[in-house]
Amino acid sequence: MYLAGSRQGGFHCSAGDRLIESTRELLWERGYVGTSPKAIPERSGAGQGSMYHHFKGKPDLALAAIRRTAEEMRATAEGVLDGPGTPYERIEAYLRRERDVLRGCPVGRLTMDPYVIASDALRAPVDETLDWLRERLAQIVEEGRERGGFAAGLDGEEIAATIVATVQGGYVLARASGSPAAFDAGVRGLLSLLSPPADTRAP
Amino acid sequence: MYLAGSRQGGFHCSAGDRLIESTRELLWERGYVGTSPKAIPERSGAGQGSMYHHFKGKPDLALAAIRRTAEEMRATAEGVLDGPGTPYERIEAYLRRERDVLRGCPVGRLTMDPYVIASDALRAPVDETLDWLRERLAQIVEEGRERGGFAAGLDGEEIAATIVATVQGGYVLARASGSPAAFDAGVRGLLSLLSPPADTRAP
DNA sequence: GTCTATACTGCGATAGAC
DNA sequence: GTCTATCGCAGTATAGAC
Repeated sequence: MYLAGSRQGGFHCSAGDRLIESTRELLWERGYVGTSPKAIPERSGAGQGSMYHHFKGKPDLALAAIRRTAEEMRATAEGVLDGPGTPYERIEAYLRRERDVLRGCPVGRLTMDPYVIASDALRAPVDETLDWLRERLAQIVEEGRERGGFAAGLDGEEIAATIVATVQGGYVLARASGSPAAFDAGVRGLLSLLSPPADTRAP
Repeated sequence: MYLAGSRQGGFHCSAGDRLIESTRELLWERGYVGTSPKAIPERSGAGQGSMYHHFKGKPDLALAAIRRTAEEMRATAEGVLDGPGTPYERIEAYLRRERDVLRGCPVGRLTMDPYVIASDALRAPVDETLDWLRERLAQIVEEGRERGGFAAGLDGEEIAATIVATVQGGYVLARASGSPAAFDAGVRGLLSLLSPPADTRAP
């Protein structure tokens, strides 16, 4: 049985790991209902029996996959938000970072899955990740406000929610139109609204 | 056979209509893959054979349902955006209008359905509706810029994309956390960014 | 541990009585 | 037009050989 949280040596090459990876891909592409327990081992080149040896069933495997996806997304965001630059620049870097826009957000997507939302265990990693992201962005906005980069009247938590929502909604617009253009437009619009007055910017 | 577009007398009470209505509900709650051709007539109190008499199958019925949902969403938005008030006030009214936040957007939700996105026919009503909404908002932003309510440097299309994205992403945040609070925070944040300078506002 | 074979349940659609 | 009966197939899970 695969133990969630451990990596069994640190290499991502055990059978359990490969099953989790193919589940992550399938959840991203097709969502929970659209992912069959037959397709998972098929994609990782294993037999179905092997899967049921390592995991109790589809929900168990989904939990492991969702946890890992959430962890990864958080690490990626952390890398950008903890980077160098002014608060505005770090937020800009986050908004402009490379994304597979048309594939959607592997975490945000799950909120449209009724089964995921109905299960506290499956929803928790999604909630915690988006919540962490909002709090981290709120800190940065507050920091920018103190240093004069952002307008004094802004509320850090509210702006953080707007930033995350713009990204998540950008995926929706892009997928609807079949082009990343709308995502980029939304980001540019938000940046223009956040843009500090000229006299506080670097030359 | 039900004819898409006609209402067969104008009353929403024919069998075809009831089937479309229950399909709309199910698509909203469970998405395309999660909606079985058994559940649809069941919910509308009919037998399965009746459904296949009126519609060619699940995709046909989904098309009729999606078209009607898109039409309704557009009419709702139009009612608010064509209402009285300054450009800022109309955008505020749109952002603050009553919503069943935790249920998500019946139109935007469909973009996370691989089957819907893969079909041009099913995706078209979704795309057209969100596209119309962005264009309408862009006009209003441009209007506000000319009248001095919005900053001169803003781009109407970009801000419109940001507005729609904030709403769509707000649903994601709300569903992730199980509370509408994050949606409201995102909207307040956006409004504070859009907020015209004090000297241009009504007293 | 991994595989193939098998069971059971629903999905998606059709047939044919009324 | 509507219903019940039925079909073939895929989803979900288990059994048991290797």
